[in-house]
Amino acid sequence: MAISEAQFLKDHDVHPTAQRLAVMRAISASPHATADHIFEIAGSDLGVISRQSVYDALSLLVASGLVRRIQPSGSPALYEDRVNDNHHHIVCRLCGTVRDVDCSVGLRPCLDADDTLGFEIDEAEVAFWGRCPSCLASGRVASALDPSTDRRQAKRSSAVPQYHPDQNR
Amino acid sequence: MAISEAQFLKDHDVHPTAQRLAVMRAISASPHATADHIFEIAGSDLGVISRQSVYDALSLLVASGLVRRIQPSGSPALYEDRVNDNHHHIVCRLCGTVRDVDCSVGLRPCLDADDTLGFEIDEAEVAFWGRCPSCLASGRVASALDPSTDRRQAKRSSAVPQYHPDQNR
DNA sequence: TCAAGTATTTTGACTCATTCAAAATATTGA
DNA sequence: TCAATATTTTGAATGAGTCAAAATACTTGA
Repeated sequence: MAISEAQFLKDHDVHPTAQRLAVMRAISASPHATADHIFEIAGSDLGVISRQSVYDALSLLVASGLVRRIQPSGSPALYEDRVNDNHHHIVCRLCGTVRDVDCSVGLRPCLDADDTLGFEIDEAEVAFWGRCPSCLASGRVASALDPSTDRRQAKRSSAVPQYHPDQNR
Repeated sequence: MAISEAQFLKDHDVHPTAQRLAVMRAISASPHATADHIFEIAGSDLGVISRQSVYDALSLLVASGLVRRIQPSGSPALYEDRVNDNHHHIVCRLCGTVRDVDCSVGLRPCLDADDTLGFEIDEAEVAFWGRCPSCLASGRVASALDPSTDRRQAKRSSAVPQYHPDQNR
């Protein structure tokens, strides 16, 4: 590690308390962890920590820009310490695994939408969905993150859904 | 409307019950609505409907590919009937408004990541974050979707956070 | 037309992730 | 050392969604 965690937090105006450091360490040690997982890690690191302190530290770190919060559909929030490097995520629909992918070489694609509708855009978030190598290999099918795993089965028809064929909204 | 809702559902192997139709109608009438909002609309349309039926219909419609579920960080799931047209979303950090943006002309940018890490990717989801015209105009600052609105205030330092300056993970 | 089987909806309890509020503790500055 | 401030803990509460089982509505074959 290049600099001490404490110094790192100080440099960014975050008072480096034991709890915050433990949370920061947990995140670096285990990227894409849930708040709950971080609570476990920080707990065994520190001896004891309250869940609320974990949430407090997390939102402080996120607000200070030291940590990024991502929130894939169907999953609780995940935290990572890679910030400001414009990378994206691939999420496995079957097991929920999240991996980092760097953005296509040199491109910041789609980062400006054609028509921004008057919005002032400060961030573009890209998530890829699919199936990870190990799930592909083991031929897994069902999953919590996959809507088709619903208790009511859905057989997708081949036709392309088109409810508003005449409109161009 | 070009075709009847009932026919539309049938065409996609979804048995068109009153509840499902009402949910479908609510979604078309009010794009980017929450399940709760859809429950309201469908309820006043139908007279009465149970919350569970709304959830059931929603997941069936999503699983059948007739409806898309999007889930911006910090917001409950939103539903829309524009599917298969590769559009993206702009979300206002201040008021939560969601608008559609078409993807840059002819491009499906970033849709193939550089290195897919062995994943089989089936979807790319792009969300832009920023501030909408009306919030910009009214100079609003605080918000539920904005992490900096936390009870612990965070003054972002100007320096770029860099916790792993030496590593290239 | 009925009975049985299947599909769908309703009801109500429950879970999980997260937030709120207030009390307790620790830290800092005068 | 005391007061003021910052932080953490505790425990209750909330919102969004799921689960399971009972009730109702449909469909099909006799």
